[in-house]
Amino acid sequence: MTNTGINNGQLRSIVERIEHVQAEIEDLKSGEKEIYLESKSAGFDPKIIREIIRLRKKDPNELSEHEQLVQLYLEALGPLPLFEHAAE
Amino acid sequence: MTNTGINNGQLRSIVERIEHVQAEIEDLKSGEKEIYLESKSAGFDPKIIREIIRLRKKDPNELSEHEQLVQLYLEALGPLPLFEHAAE
Amino acid sequence: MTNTGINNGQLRSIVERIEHVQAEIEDLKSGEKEIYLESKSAGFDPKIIREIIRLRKKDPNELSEHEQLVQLYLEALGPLPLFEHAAE
Amino acid sequence: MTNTGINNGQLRSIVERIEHVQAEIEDLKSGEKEIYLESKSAGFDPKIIREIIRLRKKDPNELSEHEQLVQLYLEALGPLPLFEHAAE
DNA sequence: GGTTTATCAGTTCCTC
DNA sequence: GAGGAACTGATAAACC
Repeated sequence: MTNTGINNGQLRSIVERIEHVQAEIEDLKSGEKEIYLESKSAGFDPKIIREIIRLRKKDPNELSEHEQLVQLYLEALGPLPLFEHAAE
Repeated sequence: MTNTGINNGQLRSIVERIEHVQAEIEDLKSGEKEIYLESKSAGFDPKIIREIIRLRKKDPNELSEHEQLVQLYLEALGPLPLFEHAAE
Repeated sequence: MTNTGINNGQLRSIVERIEHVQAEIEDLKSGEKEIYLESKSAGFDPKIIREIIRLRKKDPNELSEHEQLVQLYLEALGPLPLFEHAAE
Repeated sequence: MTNTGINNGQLRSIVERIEHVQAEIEDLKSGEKEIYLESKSAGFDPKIIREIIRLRKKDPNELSEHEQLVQLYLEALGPLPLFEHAAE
């Protein structure tokens, strides 16, 4: 037997558990992909669907004090222009 | 009622199904993260664990192919020095 | 001489040119970091500064036909609620 | 005039200086990308080139340290099999 | 196949 | 200095 100073059983258990959960994740992703394909068949634009999902994830209530600070700085920079891409 | 020309029920169904499967994926990812934390508590290096997982996913053949190419390029660059940190 | 089938001089040239441009990038990043430190000394919040920079990068003119499609889908999903985090 | 309590000129200067250095960085990155494309045209594998660059950046000592740890873990998991794709 | 997008790992910075 | 958050860089995936 080779004693590596490592608890082999524990390591093996950890690795296998991670691999197992990753396999489950892969299955779910396959399912998700199928739904997108299905939506395409139904005449929807998957790209738009994706954006819908993304938008719905965002918390619309984002007027925190942080946002207020950002606003303050923006105002300090002047009303406009907000950006100057053409100015280079 | 606003008729948008879209089958609302079908769209809603699709969106909700996707969101549901995504929620499940998130749960599994949380579980995975916990296992990594647990491995850390047990004295393992999560970074190494990750690499182990990665290696086990790969086909050993393509692995060696890649390694051989790297070796070939390194040799073409000359035997040494491999790097020149002191040369700045 | 070891003939690897590789144009060594060309490979070396490519590698060194990339390393050179990367070194220049690193210098510039150092400069950027200094400006952030300076802004901190001047009493500004670097975190907010970063967000300002990010906002100014975005093109405010984002009302494309794409956005309109998204809007159409959102409307089809119903006026509200836009998202349902609590519904899980 | 709106007095926000912020030194507007100073803030503006900081923001513009950061944006300027970031623009320079972007230019250099574009140049780097071109070199990679060029290397591809010359028959080199950009992925391998990237790894070469990465290896040359690393201290060879810490590199072998890492490798040794990976090896130790792999051995602890048992001689073989390294992976079990067929076992599902 | 090639371009763009999204996910992911790695690094760094900041906080406690 | 340990943990967590933000940014960057790289891999993988999706659309054309």
